[in-house]
Amino acid sequence: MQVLFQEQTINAKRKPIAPVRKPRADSARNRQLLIDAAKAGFSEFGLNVSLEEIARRAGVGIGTLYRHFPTREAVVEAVYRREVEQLAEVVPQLLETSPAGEALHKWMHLFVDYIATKRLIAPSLAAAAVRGSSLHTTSVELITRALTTLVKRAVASGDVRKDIDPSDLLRALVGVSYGNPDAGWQASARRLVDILMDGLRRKNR
Amino acid sequence: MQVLFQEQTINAKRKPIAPVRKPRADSARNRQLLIDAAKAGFSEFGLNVSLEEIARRAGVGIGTLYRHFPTREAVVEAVYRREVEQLAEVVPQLLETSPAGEALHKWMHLFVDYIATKRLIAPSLAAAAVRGSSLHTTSVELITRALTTLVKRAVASGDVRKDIDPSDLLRALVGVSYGNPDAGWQASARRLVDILMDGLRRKNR
DNA sequence: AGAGAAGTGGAGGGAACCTCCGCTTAATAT
DNA sequence: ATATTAAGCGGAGGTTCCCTCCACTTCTCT
Repeated sequence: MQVLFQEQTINAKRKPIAPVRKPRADSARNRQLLIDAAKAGFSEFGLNVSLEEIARRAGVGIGTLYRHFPTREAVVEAVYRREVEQLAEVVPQLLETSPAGEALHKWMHLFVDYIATKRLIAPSLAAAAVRGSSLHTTSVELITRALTTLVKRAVASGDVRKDIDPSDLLRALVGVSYGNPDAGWQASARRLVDILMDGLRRKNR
Repeated sequence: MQVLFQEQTINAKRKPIAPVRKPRADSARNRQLLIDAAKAGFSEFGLNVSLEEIARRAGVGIGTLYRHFPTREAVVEAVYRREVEQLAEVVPQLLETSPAGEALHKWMHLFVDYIATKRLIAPSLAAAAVRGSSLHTTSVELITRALTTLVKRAVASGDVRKDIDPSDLLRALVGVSYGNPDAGWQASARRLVDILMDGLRRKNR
């Protein structure tokens, strides 16, 4: 299979042949079923739901789950990637309707609110941050890119100090969005974002 | 047993009799052995070490482990409580040798460095923060108290804005100290602490 | 319609969890 | 000293979950 794929890639440079076989319909369907079931399972039982439970809910065999997602983390990633994508998509819109600094500020709040709603994302991000998991490779990149765009614009427009690294800031945001499910943690996160923003607005001395 | 204890408590109000039997020596010793073994196990295999492995290392039966620590989280808590205590103990010393604002700033860096060394604490804090675990009741209180002392002093001396809530700040610190084990994440955390401190120094407008 | 690649399901071996209870040992009473 | 007894110990074993493996089914393409 690997070899086939390589040949295919090489061929692709010559003639734009249909690269590989179209993925099977049932495969795609099961994948979606699994992601849905996983999302439900996570919110009901927490991150440690039995994978077999997820498969059961999706109405597929455990083997199917493992083929689609070789590890538990792969499941988590698949679930929350969708959520993340939405967050990435809002950026252009923000930049059109607000000055760069404000757009950044707003997006930071969105980030907090978003995590507030989807309690799911924070634990996954945390677990991924701790060990150098594969979660970073894709999903975090998406958010980082979104945030980078916003930061660059804000720096360019002079709204924000120059020496800020977007991935630094992302870390801070993840942290700020942490909190026990106490009532009020969300308010706390919002205040922290404001303080962070104050720090950011200090021009490079 | 429960009844006996109750009687004992009631009696204690009348005459200060030696309340209960002295805790057994082997129990205390095994507890320490378990904590040591757990610490070693965690740093070697991560947070998911088999509890049986820990018991094995400590040279006690698995039953003993479970009597001392009914859940995995209890083990983690016991391990990192000791670490936290050290962080709490350094506060008075800092306040003696530095102006309040600077003491706060230094401690925040200590916090980061500390977590950098003991990768152990962050995941536990995270897991605990996510669900309303009992981890908070004790250990986090200790750090919060330490941080509260520092913040109060810094506010009183005018080094720092008034509207900062120490537990907000703690959240930020935890977050800031997050990061994959990439080289350089620690530097990133230090930069973020500085930015946060800039934000804090803005007097209440 | 037929070939065969791609995907499926679930049995099963192994690992980890956690409980339960008969035995051991340390702390007190005599 | 010795007896008493509650506290603590250990680990067998039932249960759950993990994950692999492969005979079978289903879909795609010709």
